[in-house]
Amino acid sequence: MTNDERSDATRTRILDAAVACFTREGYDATSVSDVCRAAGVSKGAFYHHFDAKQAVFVALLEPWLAELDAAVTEALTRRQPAPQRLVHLATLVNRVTAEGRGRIPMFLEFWRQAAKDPSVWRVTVEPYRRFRSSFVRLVEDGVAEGSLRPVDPDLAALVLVSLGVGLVLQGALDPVSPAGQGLGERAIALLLEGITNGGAS
Amino acid sequence: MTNDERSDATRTRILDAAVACFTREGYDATSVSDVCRAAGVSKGAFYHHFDAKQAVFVALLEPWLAELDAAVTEALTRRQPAPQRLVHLATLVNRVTAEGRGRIPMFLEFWRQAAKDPSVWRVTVEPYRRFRSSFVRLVEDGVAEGSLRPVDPDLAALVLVSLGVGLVLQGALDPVSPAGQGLGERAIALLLEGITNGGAS
DNA sequence: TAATATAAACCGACCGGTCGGTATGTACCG
DNA sequence: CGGTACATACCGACCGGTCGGTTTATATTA
Repeated sequence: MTNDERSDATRTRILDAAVACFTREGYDATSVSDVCRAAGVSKGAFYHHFDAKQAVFVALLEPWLAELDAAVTEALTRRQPAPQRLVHLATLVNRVTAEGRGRIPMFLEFWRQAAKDPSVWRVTVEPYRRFRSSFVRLVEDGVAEGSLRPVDPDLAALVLVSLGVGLVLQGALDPVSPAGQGLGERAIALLLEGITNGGAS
Repeated sequence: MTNDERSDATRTRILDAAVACFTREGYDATSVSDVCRAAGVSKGAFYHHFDAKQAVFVALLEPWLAELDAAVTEALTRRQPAPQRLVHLATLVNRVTAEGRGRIPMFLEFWRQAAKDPSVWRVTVEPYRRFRSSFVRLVEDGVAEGSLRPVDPDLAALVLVSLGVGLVLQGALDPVSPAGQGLGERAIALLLEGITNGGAS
């Protein structure tokens, strides 16, 4: 094995071990030594690859956020009426809930720390801002094309994102929720149609 | 000052200092000594009033949750149609967002730890479960009385709570959201009416 | 009321242990 | 050989929690 291959391998082993530990114990509660032990790697190797404990977390967070961002923009640029695009976007909730099971609390914990560290703030809040403004545009599109009622786009976007965040969060923190198949789509359908009885039985 | 008054005073000073520290630094990051220093109290006094660091957190969390629970049951037992009760309930979002500004991330962080400690799990998740089942009953009522469409009560309740959680969370983590007055009511109105264009201009 | 006794509230030095991070040595690839 | 990848040993700081002792308020005497 070449040097570079070896290096990459240990790096990913550290990353994998870190996500496992952080998920199980939380960020603060896991020591660097824990990660090293789980990765089967020495502390020297750890600090050879990462400047600090926090750097591991950013390395973990960044690709995840990027993936999310890509999925959103993909769904947003589809040539469909706004409601359909929204429903399609709703499947994201399922994906994030499924693959992010235990990781979400961890990211939440990290988000908390972000308030202190500007470098982390950038990595977390900036994608979120883009995320929400994407929704604003989506709603504006829908209103313009007449597929959506003339609602306040900012408010609607906030509600949409809130719904998504809330669903993912509840799925992560209390998995006993009455989820079932296609939770995201069904939830968004409720929002699209409304729940008041407009006369129909 | 009597002994009891003195005791209560220091206890509340510890609690106040704790919420300040936890809010600013996070739970794990604040040491007991930090809290003591901020409260102007010795470590001995601290451990005289609380068994452990965690006990402070439960003491902080419990009344807050109880207050929330009381407000919910109050709104839920009103003799009104379900939609009105929902709108009234929506004002809770404003209250929680306002008075819980910096505290929510802290509670979130604690919720994360709750997964490990059963005693904490009870205090946090149990009220949440009650919370959600209250919503289920509310929706069932609405469907029964005909004010709400015959939607799945479990799903609707999940969506409602998600919306609330999401709104509060975003308000807390990124206060630059386009909130404005009566955000909760306006959000719930959107959900009640739906956002698709049903033919009306 | 003054003196005394007792209990509760409070203090702060201190403990074992762990933490994130560093300095130094070794093995191996190019 | 030169340098990169890793291992080991170690550092000072700090953690949550304990403990023996001191102050303060109350109960009981006389």
